[in-house]
Amino acid sequence: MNADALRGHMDALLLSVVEHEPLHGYAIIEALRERSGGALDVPTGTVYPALRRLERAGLLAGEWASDGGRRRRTYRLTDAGRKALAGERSAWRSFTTAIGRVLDPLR
Amino acid sequence: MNADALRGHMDALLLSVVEHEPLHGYAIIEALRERSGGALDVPTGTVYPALRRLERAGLLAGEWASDGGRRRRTYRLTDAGRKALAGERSAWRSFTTAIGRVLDPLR
DNA sequence: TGCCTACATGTAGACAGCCTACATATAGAA
DNA sequence: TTCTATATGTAGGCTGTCTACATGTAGGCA
Repeated sequence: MNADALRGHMDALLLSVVEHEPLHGYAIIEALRERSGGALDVPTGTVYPALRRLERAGLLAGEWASDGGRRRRTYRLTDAGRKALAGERSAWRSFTTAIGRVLDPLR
Repeated sequence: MNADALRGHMDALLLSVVEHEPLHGYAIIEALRERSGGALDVPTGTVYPALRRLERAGLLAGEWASDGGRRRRTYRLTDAGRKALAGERSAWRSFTTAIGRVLDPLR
């Protein structure tokens, strides 16, 4: 998976993966890998800053928790995040339609 | 159309649009707009440098021509470009499948 | 005890490519 | 003459993803 291809789609992925259950960063990375069938293996240096960015933007709400001695920051979708996710899904459909038409004009 | 979303997919678009007929930059921009149903309106500051980049990479071959007093640089797909385009199409399918699975896990 | 792996978060700096804004020039219509 | 469409190109900015590094806990195993 080319890194540049992810540009501009990371937000949608992150919001989507915490849609139904709050998750912490490490679990988000695993969820992305599993749900994509192994195609997405996003490095920590991408995910953690992106989560903070989405939190600053008010789309995610983060909270510290601890499991034994391990600290975790768990993120849940805010109402604004839920709206943003709907917009991202819509944008994704428009995007794939537009690119698809250029790459496969016969279909 | 968000600018970042195009990242890493521009090459596929440009190669695809000159697949069956050589075109010059300005015509490529129009072709992208038409074939995408108006969704793609790529600025000249994106296209011209990208075409030069693809030419340097050996995927496109450019040639100057003139229509009256107007100079045009017409690009055609090279053999390497044709192979690259096949790879880009394959990568696009993998990409959309992976992202799609994350965004719509039920389907 | 020491070592390794998995779990867990984070930062600094590099890199690449798309963008805005600007510059230049011809052709043709109003 | 002025405006729009045609046509190409550069300079510099922006930003998000990446690599590489730093830190620490938990638990298994020899």
